[in-house]
Amino acid sequence: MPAGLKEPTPETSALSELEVESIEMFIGFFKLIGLQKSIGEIYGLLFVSRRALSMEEIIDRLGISLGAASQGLKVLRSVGAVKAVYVPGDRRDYFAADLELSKFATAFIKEDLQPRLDRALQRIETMESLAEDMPAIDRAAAEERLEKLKHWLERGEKMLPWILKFLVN
Amino acid sequence: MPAGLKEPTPETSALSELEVESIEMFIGFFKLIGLQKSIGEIYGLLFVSRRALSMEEIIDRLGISLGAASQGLKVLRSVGAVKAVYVPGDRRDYFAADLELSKFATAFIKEDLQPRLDRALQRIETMESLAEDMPAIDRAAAEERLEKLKHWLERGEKMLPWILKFLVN
DNA sequence: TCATTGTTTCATTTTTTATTGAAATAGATG
DNA sequence: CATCTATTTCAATAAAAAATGAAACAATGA
Repeated sequence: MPAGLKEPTPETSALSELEVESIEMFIGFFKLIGLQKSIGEIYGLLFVSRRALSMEEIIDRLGISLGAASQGLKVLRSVGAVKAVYVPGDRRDYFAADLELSKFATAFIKEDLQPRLDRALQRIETMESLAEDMPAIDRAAAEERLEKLKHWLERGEKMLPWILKFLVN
Repeated sequence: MPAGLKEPTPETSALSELEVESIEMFIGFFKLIGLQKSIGEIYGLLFVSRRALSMEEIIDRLGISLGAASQGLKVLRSVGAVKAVYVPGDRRDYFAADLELSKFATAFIKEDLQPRLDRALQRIETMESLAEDMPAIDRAAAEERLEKLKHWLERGEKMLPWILKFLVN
């Protein structure tokens, strides 16, 4: 390919207002579920982009590092928030936001919330048996509290599937 | 009061297994809603404590600093998770866990989640008007995405009151 | 009022978490 | 298969968040 016809690497161009709004919004949402700023930035940019972007473009436009882009995209793909798009005749990968936004929430609930509730219920079992060896007066107090907590956690567990269904539509 | 009869400061005593389980569990939950380790520790300790504890006791048992204890208790009181208990004839404050655990979730939803959704919906309005100035083809793409996002956020907003009601019982 | 004890505040330090970028790896292409 | 280019990995660095503790403040009571 003659040098003159080489696909020009899109020069670093300032982010549009629209992009900035989108990026800021997603940074916020992603922080909420424990994902870092750079991941929010990437998704925010892709969300308002009409076409899929290469990693290089993402790096240039956002001014983030290679490592952050690679790792961020990996996470986003793993939760199904971004998909790789094949572009014929190009060796690079291109990435597009998956618009099924419920995926984040779903991934978060299934991978973070649900296991945490399960683990907590296990701990309560442990605590209940530990409480058995306590002096009667302490035991009664502990058991009452554990019972309350357990009840509340079970309530939470019952609610999750419902929330999931509601989110997915 | 003669020196010999002075209320002995409870010596730093190791945490029981029960206390450790409780503390670990609450550290986890509190992290989830963005509260720091020391806050989880304090609540975890108070949760399984039969009687109210003074700040000094909390500091000694957990081995945390004065500042962390003071600030942690402040936060816990502000969300209603801990209440101050009056002990006659003692100048110190004593603190007890409030067992209405739904308070955390409620505070989190009302103070973090709800405002964030509101803010996001505002941003979408902004983005929608920014999109109006775009070339037709870009505009159509942007509008479709914004519409989806808006729909999903509105769905979330509708769900929150329901969740609140369910949690509170 | 003044000394004493308990509590809060906040600048500094420590710890934790996220980002960077060079080196290793993978995967095309001629 | 040798050489590109794209991507991943990960040790080092930077940034952000949390904890510390001394000093300021408040409240009690002698």
